Amino acid sequence: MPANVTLDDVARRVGVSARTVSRVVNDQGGCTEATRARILAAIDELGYRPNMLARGLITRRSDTIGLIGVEMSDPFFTEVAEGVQRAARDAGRTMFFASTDHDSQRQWEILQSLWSHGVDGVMLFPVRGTERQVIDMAARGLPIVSTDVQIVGRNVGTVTYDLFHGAALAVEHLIARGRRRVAMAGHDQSLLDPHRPRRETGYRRALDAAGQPFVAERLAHASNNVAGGRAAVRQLLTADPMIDAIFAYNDLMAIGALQQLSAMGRKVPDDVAVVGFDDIAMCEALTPRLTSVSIDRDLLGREAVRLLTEMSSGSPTPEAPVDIGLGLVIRDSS
Amino acid sequence: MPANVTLDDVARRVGVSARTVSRVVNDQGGCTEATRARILAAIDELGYRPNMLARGLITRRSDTIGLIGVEMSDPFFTEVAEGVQRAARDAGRTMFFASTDHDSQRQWEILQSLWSHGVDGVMLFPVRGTERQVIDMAARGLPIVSTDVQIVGRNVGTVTYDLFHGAALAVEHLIARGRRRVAMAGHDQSLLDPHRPRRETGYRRALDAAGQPFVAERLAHASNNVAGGRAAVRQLLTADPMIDAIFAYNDLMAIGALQQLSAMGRKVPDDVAVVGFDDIAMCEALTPRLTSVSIDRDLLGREAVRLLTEMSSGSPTPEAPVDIGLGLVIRDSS
DNA sequence: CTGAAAGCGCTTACAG
DNA sequence: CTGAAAGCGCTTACAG
Repeated sequence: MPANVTLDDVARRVGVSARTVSRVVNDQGGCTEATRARILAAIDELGYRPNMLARGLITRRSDTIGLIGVEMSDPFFTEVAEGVQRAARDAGRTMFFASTDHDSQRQWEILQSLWSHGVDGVMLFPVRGTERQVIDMAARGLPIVSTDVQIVGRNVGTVTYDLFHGAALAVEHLIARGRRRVAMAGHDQSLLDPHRPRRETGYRRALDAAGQPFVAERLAHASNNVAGGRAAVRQLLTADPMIDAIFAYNDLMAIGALQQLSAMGRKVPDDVAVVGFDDIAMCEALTPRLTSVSIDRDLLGREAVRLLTEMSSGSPTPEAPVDIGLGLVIRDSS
Repeated sequence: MPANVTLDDVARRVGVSARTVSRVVNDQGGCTEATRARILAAIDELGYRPNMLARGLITRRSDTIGLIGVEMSDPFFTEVAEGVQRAARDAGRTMFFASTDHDSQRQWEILQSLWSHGVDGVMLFPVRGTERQVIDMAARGLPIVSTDVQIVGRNVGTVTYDLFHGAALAVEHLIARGRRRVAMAGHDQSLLDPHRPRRETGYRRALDAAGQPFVAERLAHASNNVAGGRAAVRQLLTADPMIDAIFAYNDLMAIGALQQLSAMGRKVPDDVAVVGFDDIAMCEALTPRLTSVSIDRDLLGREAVRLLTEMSSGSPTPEAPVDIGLGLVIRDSS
């Protein structure tokens, strides 16, 4: 095992002190151009790379940020992760990703692990476990960005998007296209959500605003995946065969809706229009291409990385959440 | 900013030396039960957590492993990542994931970053960039596991699965079901692959073995995603409208194939059978449910973590690749 | 422009 | 069963 190349090895090779090599490595100037060149040559020749553990022990920073998710294979999640990764790279940081696998205890373990390994900050998407965990961890000095749900505390920032508004956008669009029996395929866990079923509220308010009645049998609940979308649509069409539009909790449910509608002989969008939520890449690949409410992943990533960078460099905790907005991407399904 | 709680803080609180606290933290025994209890109480009270940077600087291990992929939003990839994560957790390690975003230069940067941050090993899935990079990095002391493609070098292990055999399984199955005009939707980058287009070779050999002719117009190439699958099938059906089965390079192409067949009025599996590759979760959610060649993600994860653990604890580099095999999951599409 | 010393928070032999 | 010292590889004041 070849001993690791250290700063001292480089210094000895060139015949200067470690201090000087360190200055060159960190671009701090104050060094003859000639010395600098010799040091750089030696670094290259020896294959020296600074040990981040040693450096981080002193500087208290690592130029890495963590992203904690709940399920790696959720397409919306991974697309957001890619946005965050691009933003992190642009900011000169490396992003590492870990997933809780829906185990809320894991969020705490991973937070602790990331913290003890010296990451500069952590983004939670989405937040799981208790707020207390987050607030405590942040208070200990680890900057945290929460998404969607605002958490108030020192060292905690929030990036939000108005799900309520997004749902309203979708339903208003359907109504504007002349749909008069707009149903919703909702998520059966929404009611357990401490932050209220915002998509559903948006759906109901948009109906209200358009003077259309809310009909209980036009709101079904199921799991938020493809199978759930199918189940919900089966239930909706059984209860009211005249439904002419479906707003789905997310794109996976919308995909299930498309499948079920096809299986039941309904044409999309002629008989029934469908709108999803999240605007995952798959929307473009479906037939018909799926209309969906879109959240800008790159903007989300940039804002999260910015908040994390600011907090980790000692800026005061931002008071208000950053709202990145969201829009509707109209395609062939509506 | 509350100063971080250190080992010394705990020691001072209890009135023992740091050495003793360290022994308790690391479960090394040799300590009165009474002292131990007092130390644990103080740790809990103070909220002490060992600084992994300091520990890693000495022990040269961090109980973390890295996984480098090329694209986060590829569903097969994320499912493998979940398998690796489970295996890592079971082995008492935390897995961090990073993606090269198809930029081969990035693999090198991420490898260096992971290494300088002290991870115990890295799994590459799939391998990108040059073999040299991998061999050099491993020679410096970072255990690496390559997937699919074997790389020979000190500190480099490989987990493989026989893609050639997997393709043959799929085609044999189609022929056994009575299909006589089996086409393939291939990946247009396969020919650039230094490791030969193994799925295609498997396809051709299986035809040979069954005494069926290979017909050039029954092999189309396109990008390995849903849109590519559609394009390939359009081309295949135009060239030979009598095709009765399609073997796709991966499940995404198979999904595109299902869409295109439906658009062209073909029933699956009655008119045309379809078999995909990878067995992503979505296979179960499609209509019809998709038959696919399956790679065991949990086994892949376990073997990779095992190799990494062995190499990082100084075991000799394993000579032969570990073959985890693969199978065919027959569903409704064939 | 460059160097010698101290120290980040921990573990590892070595004593007692 | 427990402690005092050295050191992992760096950076940070402080001198010169």
